[in-house]
Amino acid sequence: MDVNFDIEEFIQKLENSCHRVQKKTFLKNEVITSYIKKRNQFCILVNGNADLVRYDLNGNRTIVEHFTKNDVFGEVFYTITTNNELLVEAREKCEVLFYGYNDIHNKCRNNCKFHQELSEDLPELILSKVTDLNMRIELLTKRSIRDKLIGYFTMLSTRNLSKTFSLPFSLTDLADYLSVDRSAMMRELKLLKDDGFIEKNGNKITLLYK
Amino acid sequence: MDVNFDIEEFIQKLENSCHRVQKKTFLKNEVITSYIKKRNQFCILVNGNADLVRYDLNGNRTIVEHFTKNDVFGEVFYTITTNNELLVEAREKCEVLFYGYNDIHNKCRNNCKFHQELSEDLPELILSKVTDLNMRIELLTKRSIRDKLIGYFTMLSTRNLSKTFSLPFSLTDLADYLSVDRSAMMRELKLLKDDGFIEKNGNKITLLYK
DNA sequence: TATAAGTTGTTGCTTTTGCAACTTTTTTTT
DNA sequence: AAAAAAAAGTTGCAAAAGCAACAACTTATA
Repeated sequence: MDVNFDIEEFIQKLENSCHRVQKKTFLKNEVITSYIKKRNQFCILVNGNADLVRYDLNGNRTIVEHFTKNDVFGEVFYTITTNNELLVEAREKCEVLFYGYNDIHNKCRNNCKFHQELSEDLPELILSKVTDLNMRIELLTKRSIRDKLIGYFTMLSTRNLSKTFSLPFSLTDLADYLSVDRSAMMRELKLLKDDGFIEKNGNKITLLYK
Repeated sequence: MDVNFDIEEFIQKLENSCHRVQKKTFLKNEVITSYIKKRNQFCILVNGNADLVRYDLNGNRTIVEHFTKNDVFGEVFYTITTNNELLVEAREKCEVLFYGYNDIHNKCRNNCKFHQELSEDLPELILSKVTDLNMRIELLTKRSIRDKLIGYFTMLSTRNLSKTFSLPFSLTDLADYLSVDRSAMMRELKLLKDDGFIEKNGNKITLLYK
């Protein structure tokens, strides 16, 4: 993969291109979009942070993905098979760009000068989504709550280049992200502290293992 | 997404293009490739079926993905973060095409006539990977073995357009795919039969629920 | 075709996880 | 600043899942 891929540059190109774009602002807890109809929506989170959330029939809530600045999401990435509700919810004030995927991907009638560049960048963009999802799968296939927590913390630590980092969401949300019961997770978190694997101050975690 | 995307056509274009391609044959249980070095390998399974398998430090085996005819895989789709071994293993005799991702994606010096078309198809190809992975995540976030089994069976049923279908792998492998203990899965499978949700003859399953 | 290797099916027991309920603390809203 | 609403933290108990071990059966291999 081209390590030089720059999403900011991609957004710039999109804004300069002939594409119809809608920029909308959402307040905390507002629903940014729901994955129901097949509109092939393709969204970019310009600012803020948001979650893709699924509510199943048993009343369980799962945070399928967590989005921060410059993450992309939308129906294009999803084949809706079940009748579970899939919503993208703003966790704080968010600015979001909305595109139709086909508009970006299809050949441009005006042959606008950015279009060629855009379609060259598109594979890179989607590829980064694939690698993200693979990381998510690695986490979810861990067999115990302990391993999921350690796996997640290790990932955050690597990403932040530091043994200390803050959690991007509440512990309640973390449980929904790891797809486990909150109280069971709290218990395991306590055990991890007691066993000297981590330290915890508020939402700051420090890894004590090598 | 372009519903008309045709992987066979894509492979045809690849073979006609100026790309260097290696076609190799593997026997059952041979390792097709390992995701270790960053070679940006991009592979297409032309024939047979194979699994992407991860072996973790606790001795657990996880089938991360199951590939059949025309599926794509390779390191490009993966950022290797942990030191877990990631192997693609042939389940039966397999024919595999090997490409360097950059060769496909980068502009062609010869400006070969297929290159333009190829790079137009690439996003579609990667997008189908994304939707596959999202389905996988939906399965893994199910909270119980029962829900995972039902979710998986429902997917197979939908894909086969039939209430009856055969499992693409052994029950031992299915447990590794759903990331659960085999004996616990067998127990749940029995309960599903007893409760009248499914019928099972060999590796053929019939769904009895609506 | 005999032997080995692997898969399926089963069970008792242990450990982990989930559930429900409640208290305390923190954050948000009025 | 008070009230309300979330979030964090705990715990006892129940249910689910994991582990280990083994027998029966099927599929590969010598």
